[in-house]
Amino acid sequence: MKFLIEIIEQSLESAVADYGVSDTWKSALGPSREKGQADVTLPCFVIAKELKRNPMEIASELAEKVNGEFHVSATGGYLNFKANAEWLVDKVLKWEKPSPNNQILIEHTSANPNGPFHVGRARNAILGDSLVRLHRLYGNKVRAEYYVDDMGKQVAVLAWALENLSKEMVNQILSDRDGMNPKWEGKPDHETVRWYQAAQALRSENNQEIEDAISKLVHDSENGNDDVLQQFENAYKPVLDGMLETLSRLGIGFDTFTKESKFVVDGSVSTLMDELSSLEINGIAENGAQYLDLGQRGLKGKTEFFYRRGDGSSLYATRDIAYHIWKWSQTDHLINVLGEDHKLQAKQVGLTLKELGHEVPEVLFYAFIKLPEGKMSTRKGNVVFMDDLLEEAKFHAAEVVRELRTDLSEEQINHIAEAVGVSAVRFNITKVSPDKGFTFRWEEALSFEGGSAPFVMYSHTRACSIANKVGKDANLESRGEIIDSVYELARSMGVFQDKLEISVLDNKPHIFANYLLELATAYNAFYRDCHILTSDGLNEFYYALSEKARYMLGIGMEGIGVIPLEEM
RNA sequence: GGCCCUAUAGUGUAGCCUGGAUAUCACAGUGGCUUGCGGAGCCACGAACCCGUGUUCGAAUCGCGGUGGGGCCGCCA
Repeated sequence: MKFLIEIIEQSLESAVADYGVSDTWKSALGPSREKGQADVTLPCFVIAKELKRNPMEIASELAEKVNGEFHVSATGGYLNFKANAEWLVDKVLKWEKPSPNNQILIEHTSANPNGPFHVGRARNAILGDSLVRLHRLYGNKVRAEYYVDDMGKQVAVLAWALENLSKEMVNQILSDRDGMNPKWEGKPDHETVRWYQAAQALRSENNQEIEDAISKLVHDSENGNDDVLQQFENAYKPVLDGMLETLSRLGIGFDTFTKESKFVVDGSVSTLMDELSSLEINGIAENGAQYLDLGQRGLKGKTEFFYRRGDGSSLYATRDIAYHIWKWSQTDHLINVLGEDHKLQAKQVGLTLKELGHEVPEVLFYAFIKLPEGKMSTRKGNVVFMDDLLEEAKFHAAEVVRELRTDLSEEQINHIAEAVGVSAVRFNITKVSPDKGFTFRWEEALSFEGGSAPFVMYSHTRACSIANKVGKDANLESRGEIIDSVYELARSMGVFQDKLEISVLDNKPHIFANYLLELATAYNAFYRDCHILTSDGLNEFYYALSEKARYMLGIGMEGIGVIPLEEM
């Protein structure tokens, strides 16, 4: 509760000054560990140590000296502060979201356009989009960008397959695998990925002719051959469209798409390579390939970072550096969302950017989602497609809605089930800390109980229902008796800004997701204890709180892509 | 083999940087709550710091050594 800490610090300032100790106590003043006892706590051990006195005495003395819009108590060396109820409620009802309005570019997803999204790849998109949304909620100006990998081996394989394999051949090559879900017939990412998989199967048989053909395509594309790049685009574009359709269902969209080939075609890659070759840490291999010795800049392990092949062409990482230099020309602040397999690469790119005098982007790394039987692979085909998961989630949600709401039409049920399904899928991925891996389990992904999106959605819906019944705006100036559950709700609402800030500044959407569960819980208890509409009429104070909570729940849910419904 | 990430109740999660109170919150579990603004709810109760060791008055937090899980170590992307 930052606004509480501020006034406490002011008040403590003079009291502590009497002791003549250093300022280190300020960093110790923070959110209380014992939530039941206090909002903010100052452990007095540091001060006591400096004075060589008993911390319990210090705490008691300080408790006598400070005063403000809070209750203070000293227990066992701790100075505990609890916000004054009236003051806190006033703060909360008057809260408005601030607008730092920083320019920021977030690049996320950027998946190779060679097949449908599976749950593993989707973690990037869901985390990235949550970051985009949370930054916007925080008041920043965000541009969401997708880096289209329109060259290189993956696309080459796809383009080769589409050029050289008939549908019959593909079906035959993949005859030992599960067929395509008929539901996705005609959806280009699902259709086309089979060509990709068939080609990969053929390649695993060590067919030199195919390898040569693909290599030629790769090199032509890397040299900026227009015809080949066009052939690639024809191959991947429909796949990308199919992928974007899935993302759009998840509420994920982009402001700009930038093609990797752009930096080859416009010459910036070759300019970059010349620039790199003049650096003092540049090295040249026997066949003319060039690298930077990043060991001299502190990189451990493999220290040679190759950016130019023996034949003079660029590598993926080289183009990534050119891309980053361009990105820095577009924005003041940069965040990338990357899988943990890109850690080394990101380190190399970062060190190189630094060497060139550029800044290093912030990166949100995430661990992979695996299946109980092992990791997912588009190439091998052992994946859970996001399209399938969304369908299952919707189906499951519809069953629940149909049971609970016999008064609704199928059309309404369909609408609600879609929102619930999408929200639940997103929430279940968002609530987990990005740097922890997890195993995908159907029963968990489809669980709408517990700490899931529908729980939050339901609280919001209740608040909407009340607002509809009242039928007018709340008067946020209204005040009234503050009983326990009102106070607890106000405490929860009071940390909205703190939780948002932590999530945004530390790139941790899961913190905010977990917070929304708390806020919803607090609202539910308030809802039970504090009737807004009674036989005596409308309780204006409770209604004001309910409306502010509804507002916070609503914008909070949108901040992580959970859809706020008025009815469910 | 080397480097990096990770480990907190059945599950997810906070706290770790900057050592200090009975370790946060939520779900699941068990027991309770139907004349109630929507019961997808509410209340109560059990339940955790990976192991060892060192430093310290005091360690989830710091050091050292292990173990489990994940990732990387291509002139691939």
